[in-house]
Amino acid sequence: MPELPEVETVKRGLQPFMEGAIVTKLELRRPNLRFPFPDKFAERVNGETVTALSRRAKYLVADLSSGEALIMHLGMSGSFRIELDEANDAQSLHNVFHHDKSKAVKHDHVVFHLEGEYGKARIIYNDPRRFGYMELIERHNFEEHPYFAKMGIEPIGNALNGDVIAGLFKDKKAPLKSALLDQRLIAGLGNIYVCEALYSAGLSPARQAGSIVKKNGKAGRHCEPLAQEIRNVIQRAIKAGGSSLKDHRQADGSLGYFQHSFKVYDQEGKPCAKTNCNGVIERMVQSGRSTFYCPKCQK
DNA sequence: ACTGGATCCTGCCTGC
DNA sequence: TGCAGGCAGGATCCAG
Repeated sequence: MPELPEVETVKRGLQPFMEGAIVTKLELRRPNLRFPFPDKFAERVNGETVTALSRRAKYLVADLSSGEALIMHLGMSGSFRIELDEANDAQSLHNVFHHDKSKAVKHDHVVFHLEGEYGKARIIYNDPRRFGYMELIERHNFEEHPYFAKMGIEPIGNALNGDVIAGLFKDKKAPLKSALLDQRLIAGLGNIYVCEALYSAGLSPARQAGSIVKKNGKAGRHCEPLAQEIRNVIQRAIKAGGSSLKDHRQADGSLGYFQHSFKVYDQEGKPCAKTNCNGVIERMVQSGRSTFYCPKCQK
């Protein structure tokens, strides 16, 4: 579910409540999500201060004062919401907290009871499909953990450019769609933003990834535009607070609105939005997943 | 070495 | 109206 922009949005929403706060109690309402919770999970988290909350690809990373880091992945349907103690000053929270208090109950699996700048707060992890997972690892070498060791570069900032793409895609026979979804190459893209980026770049999702690289390994003419469209779509989605499909919300309960900007994702049958293109958006299946594209202007 | 498929799970939507 | 089948933002494992 959540791709990089959604996870980034969640991170920004949780940061004010988590960073600097003490976890007074970690409440687990079931023994596992996708995987069993770590050994002595609650004991290792209770009483610790969250010193920082960051994001790597689609993972949230909460640094704890113990030196461990709590790694959280939202899978397909994970989300967080914040509940504040009644005693808190409602006025000061008005801008960051405006959802219906303590309502949803089903599939609330983990509750972080916190005490911090905003007084007592609860951060609740909800995940109907339970594809999400949480893990505790040593902070200082967390980049070496299997989750992160082989992870590719972030698709934001200047790190991703045409030359980098050329290096990653050289000799790759897999379709562009699969290559862009491969977290070992670029980490954080998912089905939505891959479809959108390929559309904006005018490249067919079915085209061999290596075909946009010159024989000598240098960037072909499509490499830089593709890199640019990837950075662009991710950046715009973050600005919009991510995409709210189904019931996905930001941590403060508000909805992201990038879904209104989808040009191809879930737009089957609609006319291509590009001027001078009279194509119609189609859906096909690649590696068992839906790809949306314009067969006319994506080559 | 790569690639596609199956798999984990619940909910929602469509069509019969 | 009910129910079966398909589909959903991810990532890993396994067979070919």
